[in-house]
Amino acid sequence: MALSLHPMNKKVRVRFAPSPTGGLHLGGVRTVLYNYLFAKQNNGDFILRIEDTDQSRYVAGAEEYIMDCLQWAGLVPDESPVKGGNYGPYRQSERKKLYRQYAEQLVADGHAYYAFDTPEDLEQMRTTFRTDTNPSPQYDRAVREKMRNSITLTATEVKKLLDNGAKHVIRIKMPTHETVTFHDMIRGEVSFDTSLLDDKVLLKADGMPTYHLAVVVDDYLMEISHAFRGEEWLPSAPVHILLWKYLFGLEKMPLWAHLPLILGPNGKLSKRDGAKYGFPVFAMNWTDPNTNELVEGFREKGFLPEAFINLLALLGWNDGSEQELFSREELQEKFSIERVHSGGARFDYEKAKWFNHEWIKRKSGNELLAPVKEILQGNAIIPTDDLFLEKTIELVKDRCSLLTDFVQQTSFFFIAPVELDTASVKPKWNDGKADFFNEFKTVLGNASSWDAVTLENSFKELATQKNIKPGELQLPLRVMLVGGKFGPPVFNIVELLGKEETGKRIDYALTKFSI
RNA sequence: GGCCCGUUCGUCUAAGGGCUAGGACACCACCCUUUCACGGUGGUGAUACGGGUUCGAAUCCCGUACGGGCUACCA
Repeated sequence: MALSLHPMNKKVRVRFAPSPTGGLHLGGVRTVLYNYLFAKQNNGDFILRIEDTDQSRYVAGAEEYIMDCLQWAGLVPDESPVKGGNYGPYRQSERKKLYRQYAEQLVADGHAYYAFDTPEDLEQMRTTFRTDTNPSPQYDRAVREKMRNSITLTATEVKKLLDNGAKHVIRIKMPTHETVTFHDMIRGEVSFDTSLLDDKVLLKADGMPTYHLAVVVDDYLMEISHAFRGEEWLPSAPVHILLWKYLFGLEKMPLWAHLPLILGPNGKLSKRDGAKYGFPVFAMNWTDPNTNELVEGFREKGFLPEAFINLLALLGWNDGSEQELFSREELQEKFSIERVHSGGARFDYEKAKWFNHEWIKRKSGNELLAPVKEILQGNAIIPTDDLFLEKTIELVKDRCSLLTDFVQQTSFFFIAPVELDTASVKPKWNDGKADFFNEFKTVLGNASSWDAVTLENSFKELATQKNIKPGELQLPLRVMLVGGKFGPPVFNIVELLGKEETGKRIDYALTKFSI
């Protein structure tokens, strides 16, 4: 493909930077996926960096969880907090001391300033300046003249405060009237007027950087060439552009791509939507250790990683053809960031299940063996014979949209049904039919070969002899073996169940039907 | 409120100035199947609105409406 190479003219390096606040939602995984595909296409590096600059929001175990999710989805980074490269450390909390010097440099160059306002000062500022036409006043060029900072205070006052260790933050000083324009790989030219933007905090009072400073410094030091992130970051892009300009030069800035949002039924997809509408929103189950709240994951819901990747890739991208099913290799070959849409995409769970169904159908019984076995075991069904399990999977996979559907579709092969759907048999049941089944057992006992076709033939033969329509006997046989009106063709079931088990189930059912 | 992004069937989308606006999910009907599905065939269904530019506009421009995002010492 025609690749617009990074101005640094180095290898392509992309990164994903989740915050360990718990859970990894659809949008997050899609960002990783696009990063991953782009890196692989260009023989580049894919980096995982952890955004943990706000320790108060850190949730124990979230980092490991993210790694587990990426592992499952097959999107393992080349450099990550657990598998380091040459640009570590990768946790921002471990990089803390790096950021201050850049913030100080900005102050020295006149692009940023110290601000000594307390949270109460800020709160008061917001209430005094709040009006009907301005519901959320910003700390901007008009307001900064009225606050306690290195612009309003004298140099000696500022020095004294700093020497005394006064709590302070460093804010960017937004230029008065400048147009910031940059190129986005998905949306083209985007521009902002700086006079409408506020003086964002770059370095917090605890010495930690905000995302704005960290993302620029890290991307520079880690030589990131392309930066993909969600559209919700677009409004703060001008801050990052300005920082690049002041600190490292625009020519070294990565190429940006702001990905469209994944929408739920009401706006940006949230984890609440999952519980509300009954579909998973995280890659894997996530239980918040503080609240014990469980958010369902695609993996546990019964999705194959191939399907998950596939449906995610198509949520906001397509290759221009009518193809919808893509393997990882095909995605790697055909994906292009330029073809990603700029509009948000609403997530449709029905379509997601369709993708999974298609992938289940594509897979062989052998490929499905391990995941299905795991699910069955989770439901107290312990298959002992892999070959047998594989045959049952092969027989029923067309009727399963989710891996969890295999529980209902195969359990009767392993556990004889106790409760039978007698209601659908009894109304048409009679002694003639009971007689037929008793005799059919004998036929089975003498069967010369045990396969579905032969079994069906002898079944029909006997029915004709007895003057009963074979069709009227098939449903009862099914209920005898399966317990209800579902499952694959009944003689295939007989074949797999075997002579002895089939006989047993007929006997059991006859006692139920005649009551 | 301000700023930014967006707008093709209910949903995901194709069509980059020129066929009757194509496909998929969902829905409906029929076929297949004496179970439930799969599968097959067909059907309902869209260019937000108003102006321009052009021989010609879903496509380019402007405006309006609507939707979404951001507006924290969160990311």
